[in-house]
Amino acid sequence: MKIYNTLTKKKEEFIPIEEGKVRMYVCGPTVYNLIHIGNARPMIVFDTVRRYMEHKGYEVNYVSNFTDVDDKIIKKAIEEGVDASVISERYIAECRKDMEAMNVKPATVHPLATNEICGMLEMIQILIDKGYAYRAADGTVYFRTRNFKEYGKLSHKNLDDLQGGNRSLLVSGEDQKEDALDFVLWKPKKEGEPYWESPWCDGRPGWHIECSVMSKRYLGDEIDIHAGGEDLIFPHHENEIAQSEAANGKVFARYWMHNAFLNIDHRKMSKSAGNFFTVREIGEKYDLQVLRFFMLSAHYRSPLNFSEELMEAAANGYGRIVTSVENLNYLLQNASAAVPSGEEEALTGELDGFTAKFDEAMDDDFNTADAISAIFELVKFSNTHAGEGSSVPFLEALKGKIVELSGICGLIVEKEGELLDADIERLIEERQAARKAKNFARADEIREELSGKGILLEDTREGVKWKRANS
RNA sequence: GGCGCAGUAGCCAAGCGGUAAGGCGUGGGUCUGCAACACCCUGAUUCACCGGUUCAAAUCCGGUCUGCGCCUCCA
Repeated sequence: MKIYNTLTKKKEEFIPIEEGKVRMYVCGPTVYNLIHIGNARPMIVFDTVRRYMEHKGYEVNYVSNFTDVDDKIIKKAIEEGVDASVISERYIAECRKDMEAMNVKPATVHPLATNEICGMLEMIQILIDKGYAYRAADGTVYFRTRNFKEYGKLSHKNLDDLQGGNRSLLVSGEDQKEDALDFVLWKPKKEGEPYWESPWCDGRPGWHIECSVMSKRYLGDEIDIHAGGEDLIFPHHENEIAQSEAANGKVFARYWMHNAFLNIDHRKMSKSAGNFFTVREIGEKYDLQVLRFFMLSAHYRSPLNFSEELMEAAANGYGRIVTSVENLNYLLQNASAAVPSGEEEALTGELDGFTAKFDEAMDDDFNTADAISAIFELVKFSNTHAGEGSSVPFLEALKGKIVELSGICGLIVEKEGELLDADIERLIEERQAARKAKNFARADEIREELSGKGILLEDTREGVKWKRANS
């Protein structure tokens, strides 16, 4: 399995620190609002990475935080006149709902920054003791960036370029820093803000220290994979490396994975521009499995543009897979042959080829677009070869393979079986009788009526099938 | 100013040295009372442009044009 490593800018063979196990950390959202579809991309992408690794037999310890103390959360809390924890708890709950709807598995651990303050105080003290950090007059603690000689190794920047840029990194009130590149580890409280006591001042942690500490606590000093959106490369991940490696004296993460952005109208989504959608909004219009399918239809390191048209196309494509499974289920209900024919046995043998293509794509830096094409080829194979006379084992094999490969992508393609009301059953039967008597006017009338109730009918060669609209 | 990414059919998107996957859409056909589903056929002599390397290039090198990202909170 090869993974593109931002650190080396190359695809590298994945070799875990501990055989058979993966320690993975994914930077999670700051919870001050409903998550938007841009936030959803890393969730879906790295959940898929996790699922594939589990499919390959790895035991994955997957840690993803919720940043629950931050300026935006505090601002919102003040606006609503409630405690910051009210805001963060509310949006953590909402975020979990969205994740479930997108079929993103809960992490092994979802740590909260506010529960890890002790660890942060410890790490900051170690950094001060080692000369990597210092306390300024007002109690702010800064990281002494230039003391960490490998600073810039992830983002491939050198310190002088950063300073030589035409933008001043000096922000007002920060002239107490020894150097413009130094960043905050601990900052003093302001009136009305939540705070914790510390040896330096009452205050709260800087953003970057959280992830270093939570990663260390739940995964250890050295981890296999650290992942997040590409905008986190600098400065967030660069700073995490500086903090963790300076404090622990070990290489922090071996593989750094970053997903590209989800754009709208070829522009980055931004709250200020107003061009963003929440996952919740999209969920009102589409099954969120469609969003997941859409996200996986492009490589995770390529920018992906979002639009109504593209979602429609994704809905149709995803629907094709779902329909093929529905067809198999329908055939299965009526299949009688318990023993596969010789031809079916030969066909069943061909199924492994689809898995091979799928795995080959996923082994190559999680090429989900290519992996999905293997699923489509399998769907076509199934649609072509499954029919009325097919045996139960053959149909099961076909269905099992489609469900399995889709499942590795986290795509749910088999809907829960639903029962129809007796009334509706009766109408379907009445329509069949009408059709048989060539009373098509009455038949169409019934079809219209059912359509109004959200039940769509299809007359196949094998009989009448129904499905719910918008599913 | 510095660093970096991308340009493949109407749209989306793989391929990254050996002669263009897959999906959506379009048009035609088979099936069907009709519709839907499914299946078959339909699509790039060509991969932004110009040079170069090679027996061979969408794939490598150089240049041009265009779009985008990071350098500041940000997935």
